[in-house]
Amino acid sequence: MNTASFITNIKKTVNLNEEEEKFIQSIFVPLRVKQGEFVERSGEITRYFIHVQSGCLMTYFTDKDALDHVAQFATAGWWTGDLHSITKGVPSIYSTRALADSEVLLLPKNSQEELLTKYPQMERYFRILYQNALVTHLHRIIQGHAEAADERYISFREKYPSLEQYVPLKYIASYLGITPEFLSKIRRRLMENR
Amino acid sequence: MNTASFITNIKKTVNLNEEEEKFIQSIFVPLRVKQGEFVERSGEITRYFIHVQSGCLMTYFTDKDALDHVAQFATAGWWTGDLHSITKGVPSIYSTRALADSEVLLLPKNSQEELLTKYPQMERYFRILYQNALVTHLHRIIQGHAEAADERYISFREKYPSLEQYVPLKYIASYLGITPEFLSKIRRRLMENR
DNA sequence: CGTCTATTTGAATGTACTCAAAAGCGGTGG
DNA sequence: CCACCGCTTTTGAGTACATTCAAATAGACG
Repeated sequence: MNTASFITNIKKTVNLNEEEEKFIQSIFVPLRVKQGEFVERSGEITRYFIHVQSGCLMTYFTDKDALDHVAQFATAGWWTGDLHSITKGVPSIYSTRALADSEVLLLPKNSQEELLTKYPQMERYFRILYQNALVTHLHRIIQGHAEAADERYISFREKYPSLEQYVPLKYIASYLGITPEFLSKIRRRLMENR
Repeated sequence: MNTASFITNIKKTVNLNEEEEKFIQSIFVPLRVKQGEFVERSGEITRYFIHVQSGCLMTYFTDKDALDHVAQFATAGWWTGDLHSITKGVPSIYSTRALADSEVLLLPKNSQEELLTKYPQMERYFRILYQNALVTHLHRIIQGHAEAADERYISFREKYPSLEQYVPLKYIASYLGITPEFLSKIRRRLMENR
């Protein structure tokens, strides 16, 4: 495992010279996680930005009744983790776990700060990354209000077809904000009507 | 109306020298809008980043049944508008309207690009702005799944007490993803039980 | 004061949830 | 290779949260 795919990813947004590439390669910590293992646990202060190289992770919130709510899935090329915890240094309310054997790159908080200070175009990279994520998140909020559960499920399948191979239905239900039982009933209706 | 309050805002995040301040002042377009007036209309390509100086705006999505869904409110110091439309150059799905007589600063897309290119610390400013917004948006998504409507309403009031003076209840209901009638019933229950 | 819109109220309805149980499915060991 | 175990998914009945529709009341503004 190496950082090549990540550097390819960055280069889609901003340019890097050789020195910058070398620096980036030097600060990422590669990690392999098996299915079910944690990358971050809620309650702890997040120390790493997480970049997925292969496999699939999910980040979720556990509420006062011990019910899990999936915040996001992350497959190859995606960033995940708890931005609030890492930037403000407060305990995280999210946990991140592997849904399949996965390879991830960890970017320690201090290294990211160094990266941003030394190479201003990395500010640009993260600015654009966050800008795009913001659009997606706001769309998800509005969709949650404007569409019924069956429409949200159909949209989800269209938008993230590659996730079906990794993600059990109960977590898709959680991501959509419904119960697994109800998702099952939605799926039956969709099967019967076509 | 001037850009002073906006520059104060930026300086909370990054440093600016005199030249930079002057440039910023030169590129913003001040605009006064009366209650009910549009700043952006859905269907049009957004050309400006919108910064609120005073008053209150709301940005909302109109669905296929002509129902409005409030995406966000913005009072003094906040940015709003449709990031997706302005960055990708596609027609906006959101409209932005004044909930009260307001003063706003418009940052034209081209000027923002120039600002970011000339002054890298402005990349940092927007990176941090978006980073914080991302945390808030994800929290809102999870809250929508983890909490019942009455809890979300209580949280909203605690988080944005200053909005009560501007925002009719029906828009708060929309922001929370419920009907005005149901919000009214929630409010009655809250009154009776304490 | 009258008009317009926002808010409240109530009854009927529907979408989605809870709980309990059965069925399916993948892995493991005999 | 089959039997069993644990976990996921499905099913069904009963329930609750939230919506729809219609109408009354309250508030804001000219």
